[in-house]
Parts: sequence; C-alpha cells; structure tokens
Amino acid sequence: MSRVESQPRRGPRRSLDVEQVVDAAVAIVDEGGPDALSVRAVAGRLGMNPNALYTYIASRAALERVIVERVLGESDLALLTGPAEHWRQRIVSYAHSLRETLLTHPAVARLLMTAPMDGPNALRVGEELMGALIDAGLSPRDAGRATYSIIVQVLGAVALEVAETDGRPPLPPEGARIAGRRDALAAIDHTDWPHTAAAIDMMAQWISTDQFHWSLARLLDGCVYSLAPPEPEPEPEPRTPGAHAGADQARRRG
Amino acid sequence: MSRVESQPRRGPRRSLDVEQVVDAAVAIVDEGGPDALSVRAVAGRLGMNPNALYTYIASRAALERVIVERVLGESDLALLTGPAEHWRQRIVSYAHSLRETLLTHPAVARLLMTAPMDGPNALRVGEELMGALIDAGLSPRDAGRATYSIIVQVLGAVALEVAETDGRPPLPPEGARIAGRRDALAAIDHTDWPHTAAAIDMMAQWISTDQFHWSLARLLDGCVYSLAPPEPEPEPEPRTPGAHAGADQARRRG
DNA sequence: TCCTGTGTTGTACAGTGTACAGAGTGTGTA
DNA sequence: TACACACTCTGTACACTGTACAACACAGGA
Repeated sequence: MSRVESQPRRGPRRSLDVEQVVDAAVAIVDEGGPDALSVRAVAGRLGMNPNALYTYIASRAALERVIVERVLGESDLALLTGPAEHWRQRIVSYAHSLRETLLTHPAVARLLMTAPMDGPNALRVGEELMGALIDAGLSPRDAGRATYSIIVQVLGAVALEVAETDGRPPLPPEGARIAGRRDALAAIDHTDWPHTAAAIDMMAQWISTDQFHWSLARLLDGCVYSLAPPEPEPEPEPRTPGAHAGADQARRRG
Repeated sequence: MSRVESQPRRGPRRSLDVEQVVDAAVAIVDEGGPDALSVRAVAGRLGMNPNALYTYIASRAALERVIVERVLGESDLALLTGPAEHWRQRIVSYAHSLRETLLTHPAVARLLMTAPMDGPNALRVGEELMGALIDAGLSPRDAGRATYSIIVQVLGAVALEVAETDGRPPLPPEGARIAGRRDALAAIDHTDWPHTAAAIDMMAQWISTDQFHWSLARLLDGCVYSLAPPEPEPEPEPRTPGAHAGADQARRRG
C-alpha cells in the first residue's frame, strides 16, 4: 500500500504491480459480474499465465480481499473526517457515499461479507467513525460499540440489496428493483401473512435509499439516546429522490 | 414445503424427497465447511449421479437458497410469536436464537447475504417481527421499516462474525475468537490510528454476544424513540456470559 | 565470476457445474 | 388392455476452475 519502492530484489524485475492486478480484477467484475472473476481471467487480461499471478497474490481468496479493500478505498472518506460539518451529517453523508460506491461495484459488494475486513482502508473507516462518535459526546466505549453497529447496518443493507440482483453492473435503477420486489410480494398467498399483505408497498421499498437512511437514522438516534439534549438537526438525507416525505414521522419528541 | 403429497406424477417414483437433498447438503457443510459443498458431494452422499440432483434442484445456486431457508426454519420462531412476553423481550430473544442457530451452521451463515431471501421462512420472520413492532405501538409503516432495520442488523452481524472464521463447524468459542481479534489488532501500527489503538480491547469484542445485544438494543431504542413513555423494562440479554456488566450504561434517561 | 533468490512459463491434476442423449418406469388416456 | 407420454435416473462429456510442480530466465550480492 504505502511501500512505493522497497529494497531492490534479486532476480528479474516484476513486470507488474499489485495494484495493476487489482485494477484488472475490479475491471473484470465490473464488466462481467461476480461469476466472471477467476484467476485465469485476471491473468489473461494482464497477458500472463495464471500461475504468474501467484507472485502477487497468495490465493484466490486473497485476491477477493484486496478487491474489497480497493473499493472500500474508493468511498469518500473526507465526508467523514471533515471537521466543519456536524458529526451526524458527516456519518450520514459518508454512509451514503459508501453505499453509492458499493452499488457501482455490485459484484464487489457481494464479496463484502464473506471475508474478514482487516485491511487498512477498513481500519481507517472504523477509526474515523469512532472519531465522529466521540465528537458526538459518546464515551470511547460506546463510540466503539456504535461504530460497529453502524458498520453492520450499512454493509448489511448494501449486501442484502445486492443479493437480490445478479451482481452484474450496472444494476437496474432503484425504482425498477423496487417494482420487481413488489411484483414478487404480490404473488404470495396473503391469507397467512396479514402484516406482510398489508405492507407490500412498504416492503418493496426495503432496498430503497429512503429505507437505508431511515435505518441509519434510527440507529444513530438509539446510540445518542442517553445524551442530553437530543439535538434537533434537520436529518440531511442527501440526494434522496424525495419520495415518501413522511419518512421521518417518528422523530424524537423534543 | 407444505405440499405433502401433490397430484400423482407420471413416470417412476422419485427415490428421494427434496427435504432429503437439503438434509444431505446441510450435513455436508456442517461436516466439511463451506468449501465442501458441491453438487457432486450431495449426490454422492445420496448415492446418485450428480445429474440426478437436478431433478430436485434447479441449480447449485438454488441449492444454496434452500439450505438457507432450511436453517432459517431451525430458529425458534415461537420466541417471537409468544403473546405472553413483552414485545421487546420477544424480539431480543428471537434475535438471540437466530444468531445461535446460524452460528451452529457457520457455513450456512456465509451464504446468507449472497442470495435473495424470499422463501417462506424468511417471509415468516418478517411477518412476525412486524407483528411484534405493531404491538410496540409503531405505525404499520414504521413497523415495516423497523423490521428491515432489525433484519439487516441481525443478519449483518452474524455474517460479519462468521466471515472472520473459516466457516468450518464447530466455531472456536467466542472468547478464543475475541482473543484472536485482539492479537491481530495489537499488531497494527498505532501511530496513525489513535482511536483504534485506544479501543483495541473494545474492538476485539465487536463479534461478541454482548455487542450483538447492544447494537440491537440501540436500534430498538431508536425505533421507539418517538413513542411515549419510553418503557423502562430491564433489557433481558438472555444467556449472556455476564462479562461487561456495564453494557447498558448508556440507557434512556427517563 | 558464480551463487542464489526471484519472476515467469508450460504442463498437469483433481475437481467443478451442468448439458446431452438414452434407458427404464409408471400413469393417464385411447 | 394397450399405447404414448412424462418423468427419473444413468453414463458420458465439455469447458472451466484453483493451484502444485518442474524448469528456465534474469539480476543483485559475494
């Protein structure tokens, strides 16, 4: 990552850089979806034999991990660290940015929850989230707990959202995916599922940007619950298409 | 699922039942971990040719989906539907049960977020969760939103937890996995990560039962935030090993 | 200069999902 | 009762996977 030019090695120069391998791998899944990813495909795109890749990556699994790290690094972390804005706005807009980033690489989003996220970019996200929550007045201990809750909520939401697609970019627009969900839900037998039947329109929007922000807002509410006074800021909801203005009808009663 | 004996088909009787195929598949991943799952392995265990499996399942992907459905059905849904207990206790203890179930089938937990969860068992969980939240006094719309937030939090937490293992049951005990996380975190360079460095012990416990319940509690807090009065029930935390009694130091101030 | 560690190649193996053709089987209909 | 068809299952086969192994090409350190 930070090692620009390490001490000279023996033997022939490497014809590639690890970053170029990741470039090729991300390009492949961005073009062909998750099933297109293979050691052979990456090697082929780089013009080398499959085995040669193993000088750069230890295994197929390791390849998947660096891909996740790369895409994680594409999110706009400055939204989280910027000292100017309010802590809540910082968290919400970064979460939004991270989701958008992952949705442009849906095949990568599918890899999110299958390997440990211990790379530097993942650590950096945790670090800055904790910082924002400490700014919010949480104790270090609670800030740590809340950080993980937020990570789980954000990554889980994106993963479940992408799981309903084939992972081949570009994803259908949100409206189309919601409509597909509505059709699928309308087809079920309603007699056994009273609440589900009454909530089909609502449940179809579980994968929506609105729902994403609502979940995060409720989680943040709960995390700062004990802090006085509950701050009445206007709940940013950046670039939400505006549908369902009543999204935040259940707000703090302060 | 509910079709005990459908209308008689032509041709020779099926030598198996779809449920037996799922039995075999679950047994395989429970014995050999996620990598052991293959169409050939399932067929072999059932004493048939690989292709014969395609009479029962449409594809390898479909096989994975019925496996998830099966394990989802193993969770104790009665904990959620029981009318006697308080809604919050019902949700918390069901979430606990679901996590325990998934942790005994870690290879299945790894499949959780890679395919749409549209089976009857998944729908049933949503249905009953919504019921509990409506009991809590939420509007149907908010109950629907909160249902999904909870699903995301619970499944996301389990998936991320299992992602740090090889998925081969039985998982190491929680304490060992936490210790492993602590060692890994202690090895990083601390100068760039002040909050992380100060929170290593805390972050090591991100995968703990305590953290799981804390996250869920904060989310529930946020979801019922606007409802008066915030109910002072004692936060069950079933079967938590008792470590970290200060888990709920940040509670509502009522 | 040679030695030695490294990058890359070619070959190879065991394993994967599943398509295809055919044989056997039992039920609904003529 | 006989036929035809729908269905299950077999054997074979293909294209593909991750990666181990041996051999060769290169270049820095002694």
